[in-house]
Amino acid sequence: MKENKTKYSVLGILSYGPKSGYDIKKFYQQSIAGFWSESYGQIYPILKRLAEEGLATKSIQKQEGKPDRHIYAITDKGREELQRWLVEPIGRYIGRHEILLKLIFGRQISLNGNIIQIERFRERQLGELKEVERLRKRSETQKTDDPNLPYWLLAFDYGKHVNEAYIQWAEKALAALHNMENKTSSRKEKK
Amino acid sequence: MKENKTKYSVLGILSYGPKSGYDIKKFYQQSIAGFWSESYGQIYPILKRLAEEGLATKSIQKQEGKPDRHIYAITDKGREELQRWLVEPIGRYIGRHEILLKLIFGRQISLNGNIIQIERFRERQLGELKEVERLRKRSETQKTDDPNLPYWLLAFDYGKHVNEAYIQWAEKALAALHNMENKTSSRKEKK
DNA sequence: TAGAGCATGTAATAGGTTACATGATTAG
DNA sequence: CTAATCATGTAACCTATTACATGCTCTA
Repeated sequence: MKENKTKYSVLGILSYGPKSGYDIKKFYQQSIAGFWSESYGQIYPILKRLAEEGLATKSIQKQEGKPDRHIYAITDKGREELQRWLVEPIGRYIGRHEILLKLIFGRQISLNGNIIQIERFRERQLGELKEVERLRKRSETQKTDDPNLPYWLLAFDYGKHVNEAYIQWAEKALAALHNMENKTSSRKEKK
Repeated sequence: MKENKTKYSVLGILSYGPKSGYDIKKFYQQSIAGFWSESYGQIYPILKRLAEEGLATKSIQKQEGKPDRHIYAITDKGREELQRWLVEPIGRYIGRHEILLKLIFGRQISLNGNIIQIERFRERQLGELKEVERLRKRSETQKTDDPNLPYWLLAFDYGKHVNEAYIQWAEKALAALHNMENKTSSRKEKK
C-alpha cells in the first residue's frame, strides 16, 4: 500500500473548507511554503482523482469577467481517509541537503569558495527564519478563534527551531573555516 | 542550464578515488545516508553517461569467483566540471516534512493521536542523532590523516545540530499538547 | 540449505516541475 | 501599454524508486 503524500496534502487542505485548485496553490504559497509545495501539474490531476474516488465533490461557481471556479469539497469518506492517513506512522525521510553534498567535496575548491557557500546558506536561512516569524505573527493576530491555531503554532515553532539550528551551525562552521585559513597561511605570511 | 545534483554527487564520490557502482551505493549507505541517497537505478545509468561525456573513464577489473568490477575514475574534465558546480550557489530547497503536514491537520484526529506521532518522530530523530555521533567518531579515529576530514566533521556537526533541534522541538510540542489535554478535560474531570 | 554479500544492469512505474495554451480584468 | 492576477488544464520532460533478471561464494 503506497501512500501518496501529495494526495493527502490536498485532501487535508480541503478539510479546512471547499477550495479550487487555484486556492490550493495559494494556500501552499502563503502558509506552508517553508515545508511543502506542489505545482498545478500535480494539483489539478489529483483533484480530478479525488472526485473520481468519492473523496471530494466538485461544483462550479460562475463568475463575471473571470473564469469559472471549480470548487472541491471534502466528503465524509474523504475525511475518514484523511484520518486514516493522519494516524499512520510517518516514513523515514532523507532530505537532500545540497549544502552538505557540496561541503564534503569541499577540498576540490578553495577554502574561500567553501566560506562563500556557507555564508550564502546562512543568509538564506536567516531570511527563512524571518518569514516563519512573520507567518506566526500573522496567524496569532488573524486566527485568534481558529481551532487549528494551536497546531499551526507548533508548526511555526518547528520552523523556528530548525532554522535557528541551521544558522548556529553555519556560524560555527564559518569560524572553523576561518581558523583553517589562518593555520595554513601562517607559515608563509607572518603578519 | 539545469544542474542534476545526483550526477554531481556521483562525480564527487569519484573524486575520492576510482569506484564501481556497487562501491558508490555502499558509500551512500555508510557515509551520507542521513542526507543523501541514490538507488542503483540512478547510479548505473549516470556512470554510463559520465563516461560518455568524458567526465570519467571506465575499466574492468576481473575477479575470481565474483562478478567483474566496472571501475570508474574521474578525469581532469570531470574534476573541472565538479569544481564548477561546487562554487555555484545552491538553489532553494523545500524539504517535505511529513510530520508538519500531519500536524497542521491535527484537529482531524484526537489529541492523543498527535502526541503519538510526535513521540515517534522524537524517537526516530534520537536514533538519527546517535547514528551521526557514531559516524563522526568512526571518522575521527579512522581518517586522522585524510585531508577531507575537516569537511566531514562540519557535515556531522550539521547533522548533530539539526537533529538536536528536532528533538528539542518535539519535547516542547509534546509538553504543549499534554497541556492542551489537561485544559480540555479539566472542566469535566476534577482530579 | 537458506540467506547474505558480491556485482551489474534494465524496465516499469511513480512522483514532480516547467512550459504551453487560453483569455479577461485590473493596477501601475 | 505592460505586468500581474484570476483561473483551468495538459503535454513533455526530468527525477527517483522498486522489482526483476542473473549467478557465484561464503557463512550459519
